[in-house]
Amino acid sequence: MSTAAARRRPATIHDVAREAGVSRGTVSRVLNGGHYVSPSAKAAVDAAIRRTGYVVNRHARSLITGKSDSVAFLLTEPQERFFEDPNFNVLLRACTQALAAQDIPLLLMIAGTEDERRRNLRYIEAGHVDGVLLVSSHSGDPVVARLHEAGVPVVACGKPLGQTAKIGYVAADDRDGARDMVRHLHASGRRRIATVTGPLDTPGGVERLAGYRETLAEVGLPVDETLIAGGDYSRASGEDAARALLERAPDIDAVFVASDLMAQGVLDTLARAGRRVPEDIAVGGFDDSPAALSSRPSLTTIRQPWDRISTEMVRTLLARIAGEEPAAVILPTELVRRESA
Amino acid sequence: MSTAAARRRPATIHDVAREAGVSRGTVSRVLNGGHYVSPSAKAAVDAAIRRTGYVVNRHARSLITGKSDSVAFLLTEPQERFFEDPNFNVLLRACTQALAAQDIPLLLMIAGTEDERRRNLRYIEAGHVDGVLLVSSHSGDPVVARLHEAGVPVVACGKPLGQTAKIGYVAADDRDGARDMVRHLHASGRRRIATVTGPLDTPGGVERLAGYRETLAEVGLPVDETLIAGGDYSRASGEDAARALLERAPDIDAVFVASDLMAQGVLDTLARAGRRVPEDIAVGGFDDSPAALSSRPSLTTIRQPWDRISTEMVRTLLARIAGEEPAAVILPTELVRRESA
DNA sequence: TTCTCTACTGTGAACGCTCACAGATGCATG
DNA sequence: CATGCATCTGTGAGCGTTCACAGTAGAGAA
Repeated sequence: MSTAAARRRPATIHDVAREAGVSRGTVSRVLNGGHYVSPSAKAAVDAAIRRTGYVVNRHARSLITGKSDSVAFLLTEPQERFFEDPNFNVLLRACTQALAAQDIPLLLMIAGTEDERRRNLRYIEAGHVDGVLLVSSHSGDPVVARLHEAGVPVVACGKPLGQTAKIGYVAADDRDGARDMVRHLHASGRRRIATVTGPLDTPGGVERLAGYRETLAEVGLPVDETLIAGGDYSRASGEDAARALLERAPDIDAVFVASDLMAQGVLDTLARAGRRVPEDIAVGGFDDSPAALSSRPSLTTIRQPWDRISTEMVRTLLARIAGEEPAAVILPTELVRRESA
Repeated sequence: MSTAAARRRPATIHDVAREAGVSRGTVSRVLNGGHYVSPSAKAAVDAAIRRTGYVVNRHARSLITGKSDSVAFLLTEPQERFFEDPNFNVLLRACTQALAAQDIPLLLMIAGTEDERRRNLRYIEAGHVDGVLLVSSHSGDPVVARLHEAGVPVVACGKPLGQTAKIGYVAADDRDGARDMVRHLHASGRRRIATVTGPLDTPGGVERLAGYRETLAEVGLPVDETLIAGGDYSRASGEDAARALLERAPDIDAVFVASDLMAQGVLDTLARAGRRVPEDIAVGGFDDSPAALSSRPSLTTIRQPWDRISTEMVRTLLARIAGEEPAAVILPTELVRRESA
C-alpha cells in the first residue's frame, strides 16, 4: 500500500448497530427487507449505514446462508466460435447487465480444454455459484449432465441436444425463422432454393434445416438433397459450401444460409464465380450480426432477439434458483430485409 | 430440488480431518502449501480429500483472510465499442484463462451508465475483489482515480490518459507500430502518405498519430496537416475520413488508418471513388482483427499481441496484489503484410 | 383484570475456515 | 544432562453475517 491510500478496515454490521443505537439483529433485518422493524429504528439504521459507508460482507453472508449470490456464465464452446461469433458479445453483455440490475455478479468461465472443464465443474459443484447460464451447443455435452446431476440450477442458451435430463433453456425460434426466410425467398419468385446448414449437432443447425425442409414442402417445391450443403458456421465453410452448390446445381437462384458469417463466405464465392446478388442468386442469412450490414450487398437476414434471450435466461435462472421447475422459452425471430434478397 | 438430485451437504475441513485422523490445522496447512507437515500426514490428508471430494469453501476462507481470490474485469467503455471491437473478445478470453490457471475467478463488470458505474465501484470498494483489470480508454476517467484512491490494485489496458495517479498498465507499442507501418508505406515508394487517426482522447489515437508524425520527419517527408483526418475507430468514421482526405488531397498515394475497422470504411470509400488498392492508393490498418483478413483486398496491418497483453495484465495485477509497485509494460507489435499495401 | 396476539428487539450460536499460540518430539550442541 | 532449535501437531479464538429463539411492550378481547 505504498503508492495508494491504505485500505481502511471497512465498517461492519456491528459498527452500524452501535452508530444507530440498535442491535445487530435489527440492522440485519433492515438489510433484508425491513420487516418487523419500527420506522424509527429503520431510519436510524439507514442513517448509520450512510454515515459509516457500510457495505455487507458477502462472504460472511454466504457462509451462513449457503448461497453465493453470484452466477456463472459458462462457455463450453471450442474457442474459435467465441471469437468469430458476434452474438456471444451481445449475449454476455446483456446477461451481465440483467444480473447487475439485481446486484448479482457474473463469473465468466471458459471451458475449452478438458482441464478447464474439470476445474470449472469443480468450482461450480462446490456450490460457489448459485446457478449457471450455459452456452454449449454440441450434442451430448457431458457438462450438462454433470451440472444437472449435481443439482445446480442451469439455464441453457438454445435447446440442449442429446440430453435425457430436463434442462431449462431459452432459444430463438430457429425453425420459424428459417421458415420466414425461405417463404420470403419463394415469395420473391425463387424456385431453386438451396441451403447451407449449420453444424448438425447444434440445435440451430438442426432446426433451421428443418424449417427449410418444411417450407419447401409447404409451398410445393421438391426437397432436392443436392441443394443442401453442410457448414460449421464459419466463413470459410460458407465459401466451400457455395462452391459445392454451384458445382452440383449451377441453376440455383437462391441460398438460405444458416448464419451471416457463412453467408459472407457464400457472397465471396458467388462474386468470384461471377454471379450477381441478388439479380442472379438471392442470399438470405441468419443472425443479423454486424457483418450483415457491412457486407456487400448487405444481407437480408433473420434477427435473433439476443437482448430478450439474455434477459429471459437471467429471469428463468433466478426463478429456477428460487425453486421453480425448469422451463423452455422460445422467442420469435424477425426477418430483416436488405439488399441480398 | 424436485427434478434434480438434491445437493448433498458438502464435506468440510472437519470431515477431512476426521477421515485422515489429523486435526483441522494440519489439513489447513496441507491446503496452503504443505509446510510443516510430515509426509505421512500429508499423504493421509490428500487421500481423505480425494475420498470425501472436499473443496475449500472460499467464503469461509475469504471471511478470515480478507481476500476474495477473485478479480474484476471492468469495462467502462461506451457500449458500442464492446460490440464492434473484436479485440475485446480476445482480451477477455485470454484474461479469463490466465486467471483460471491460478484458480482465480473473473467477475465481468460493465459500467456503461452512471448507475452501473456506481454499483460496480461500490462492489469493488467494499473489497469484494482483490484487484481490477481495467479497460477504459477515455481520458480522465473518474473510475481510475476512484479505484486508486480506494487502494484497490488496478492494471489498465493501455496507458490511462489524464491521470495524475500512478496506475500500472499494459499496452502494445502503438507508436512503434505506427512507425513500422509508415516506414513500410514509405519503403514501397509512397510519398503522399495520409493518416486517419483514432479518437485523440485515447492512448492508441494519440500514440499512433505521434508515430506517424515521427516517421515522416525521420524519412524527410513534410508533415502536411491536410493529410491528417480524425476518426473514432468506427467503420463509418473511416468512410467519412477517406472522403474528406480525397477532397482535400486528391493526390494521396497511401493512407495509414489507425484501426482495421476504419480501414474497412476507407476501402469502401476508395472503391466507390474508383481508386484501386493498392495500385493507386496503399492502405495500412491497425489491430489485425478478423476484419483485416476478410476485407477485399485483405489488409496489411499491425498486429497487437493481445494474448500477451492479457497474460501480462494478469501477471502484473497479481504482482500488484502481492504488494509490488505499479509497472508499465509495453509490448512489441508486428507488421502483417497482406494485399492492401 | 388477565389473556392473547402482533409488532418489535436483542442475544447466542452457528457457518467453515485461518491464524496465533502452545505443546510435543527428535536431534544436535553446550 | 540440560539447552536450544527445527519440525510437526492440535486447540481456541475470531472473521461478519444470519437465524432461531427468547423476551418486551402495547392493544384489544374475554
